[in-house]
Amino acid sequence: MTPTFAQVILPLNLKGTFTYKVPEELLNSIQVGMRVLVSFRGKKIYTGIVFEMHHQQPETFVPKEIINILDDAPILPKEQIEFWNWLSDYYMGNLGEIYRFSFPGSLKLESETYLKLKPNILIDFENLDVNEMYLIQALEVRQLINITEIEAFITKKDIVKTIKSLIDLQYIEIDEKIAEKYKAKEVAYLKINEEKLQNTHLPEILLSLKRSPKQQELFLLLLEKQTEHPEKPIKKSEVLEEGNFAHAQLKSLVEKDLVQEFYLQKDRLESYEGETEELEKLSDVQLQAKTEIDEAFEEGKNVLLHGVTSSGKTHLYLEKIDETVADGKNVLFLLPEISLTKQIVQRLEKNYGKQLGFYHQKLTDFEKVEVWRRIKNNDIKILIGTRNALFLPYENLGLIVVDEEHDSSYKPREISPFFNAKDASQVLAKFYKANVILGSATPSVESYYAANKEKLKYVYLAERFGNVKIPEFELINFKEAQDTKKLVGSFSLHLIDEIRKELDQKKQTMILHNRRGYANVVECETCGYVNYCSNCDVVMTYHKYNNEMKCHYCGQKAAKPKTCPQCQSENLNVRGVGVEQIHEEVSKIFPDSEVDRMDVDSMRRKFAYEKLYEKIEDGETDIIVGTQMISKGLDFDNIELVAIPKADSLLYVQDFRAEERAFQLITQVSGRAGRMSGNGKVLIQTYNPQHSIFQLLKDHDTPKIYEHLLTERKKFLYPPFVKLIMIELKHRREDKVNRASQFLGSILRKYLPEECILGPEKSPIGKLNLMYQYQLLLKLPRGKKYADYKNLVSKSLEEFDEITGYLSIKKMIFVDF
DNA sequence: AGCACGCCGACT
DNA sequence: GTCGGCGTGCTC
Repeated sequence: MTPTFAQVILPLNLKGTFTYKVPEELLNSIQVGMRVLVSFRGKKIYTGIVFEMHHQQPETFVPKEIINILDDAPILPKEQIEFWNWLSDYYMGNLGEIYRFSFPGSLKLESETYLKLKPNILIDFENLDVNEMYLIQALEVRQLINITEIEAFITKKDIVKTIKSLIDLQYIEIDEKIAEKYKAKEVAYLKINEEKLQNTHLPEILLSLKRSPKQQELFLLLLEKQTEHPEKPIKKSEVLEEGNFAHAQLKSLVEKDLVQEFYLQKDRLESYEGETEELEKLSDVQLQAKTEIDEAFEEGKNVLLHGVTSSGKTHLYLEKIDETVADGKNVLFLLPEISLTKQIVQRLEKNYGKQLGFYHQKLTDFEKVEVWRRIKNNDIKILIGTRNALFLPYENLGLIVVDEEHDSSYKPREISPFFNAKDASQVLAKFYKANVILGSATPSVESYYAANKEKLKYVYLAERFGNVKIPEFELINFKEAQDTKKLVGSFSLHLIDEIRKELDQKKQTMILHNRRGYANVVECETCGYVNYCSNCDVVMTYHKYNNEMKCHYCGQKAAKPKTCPQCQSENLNVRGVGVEQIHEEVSKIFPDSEVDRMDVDSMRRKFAYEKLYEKIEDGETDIIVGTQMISKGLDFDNIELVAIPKADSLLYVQDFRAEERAFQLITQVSGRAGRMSGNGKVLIQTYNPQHSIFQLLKDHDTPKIYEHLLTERKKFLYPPFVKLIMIELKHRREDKVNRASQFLGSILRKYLPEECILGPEKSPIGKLNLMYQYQLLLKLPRGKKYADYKNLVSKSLEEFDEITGYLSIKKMIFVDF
């Protein structure tokens, strides 16, 4: 019989897969998508994944055998295998990198794999060699031993052989119980049995409890809480503590079927315990939108749901989620960050309870494994998660919702492998034959264009729900204020007046300033010295509240210099206004008002966010000053004014997406104003009120904004009119990375036309964390030719890799960056 | 990735 | 004389 070989993915950032021979005894059970135990580099043991099987004998090396199979059934469904393959191909990354990123650690145990004795076995010690004897004896004492520990008494090169032979002899096995040891953290909640309440009169119930006054008291307390806040789950521990009730009293109530106990996962509730209003029926506009979505899905098209803030996108999501689940399929709901769980969680929780799952990178490893297991068992109908959740082993996915699809958290550059979750989810959906809704109040230019070209179905909700008016925009010419001296610091007198009006009416104001810290630069007036980070090519930002200098790129901190380190002058000056300074200015202008700041630095302390949230909700805060953080998830009814004192700073960023981002940020933050009253107002203070983005925002002419952005992109050849690939090279030595990038440039120019290649040049941040970085930007044509061009890029990169001297250079490739 | 091998400087 | 620095090479 011809031998069978498996192409195995290893959890290492290495190109391609590795060939292992499938031993005969595993032939019947092995399948693509299963985890297998293999040895690599002689002694190391890894959990690999079978990616492919074939009968082609390798010619250049002798493959090793697979030691064992770790799963009874494939852990990865074929859709995920296809998805990984696509990701690796499209984003030019290694499969191993995807594997490392997408699997929780304990599912890809390396030398941490645990072994144990098989129960009830008779060991024939006579026929064991020394190593096998040692291992058996150790296991008799310890029960569970991992591979690293075995190294203490068996030489590395014999470990694999020893384990393999003992497994073959059926004396030991690999322990897979680790995942099951974990129980998800759950919190108990209580509710009154509604059914009982409807069937039996309340006095009757109370009468039945008259001999147990404590139970009666508890019942009434629960009833009161439930009637007052029907949407707010009642925490068991809190209620018992509140009235000093005993567990036995509750137990009797549960036994009498008056009260029901239920469990919810912990993490999701700590973040959101507010109330939600009962969902009203879909409005006519929403119904129309829903019909359009249904039509698109029927045609097999994905949807871009463009809905202004508070237009009820969530409402539509919920409708489609309910339909999908009713249809027996599962739903993946993607969010840019897990903290933005909003109302949707509560509503889903009410309907689906334990069939709702959460997945994000902040879960512990065991919590992740638990979600994996539940998904695999089809115990989860709806999964809410961040981009990591795309990799869960769904069996029957019917709908993917990508909320806030424009959000840049969907493609963080710092985390490898690089991919855009918005685009990837559409590909994943294709493999599952599922539908996708991309939703946003400010869709990305790329998605808008795709909708224009009918690659996506465009569904527009132009009105706020319940006919609440969209906020009014006003532009304030700061140059004029400066010329006429009508200003205090960064605020024109007009802007101050407007804020004061809000204060007088007991309304709240939000002030957006998207720059962290107090001042951007500390500069010496005498010699011009500025404080650079020693690790990076960036000036350090001054943070006044803890009086230190911080590098926002590598996190390095330093004391604020008292004198100039270069010329010892005491004449140090700060330049560039940060949010701390805006906060200070506002506090001085309105000394009697409560002014709070919200940015990553002030929210670092535990529960800082929750505390401030409550404070704003309770109306204790008058003015909230913050960075872009305030544009997300803060839905308060009493905010009417949003002010952006230094709006120009949003535009002057060196990035072809700067205008798009500015438009999105301003629109998102403006959505916080006048949600209830419809009297929202947005004040944009700028030196340049004629700027088209500001003008178009003022006129609420969203289609024109996209038209404008698209015209610019077309003129300067940026996406969606070309495909971008950015290649970044990094090394500790600048001369080396400079030479390497020149060399890579010359190879690329051999294959690609000159107009496709920009650079190489030093990256905008020339040094980061002591690594010098150079970049090449490729602008490739869209469409059929793209694949050919990309092949040429791959070829160039391979040629570059042949130069052994450049192997130590770190290479990052960002496709569609 | 990560680990061994190998070739040059500061130490018991 | 050796310990250990990190540049280089390789893994089925």
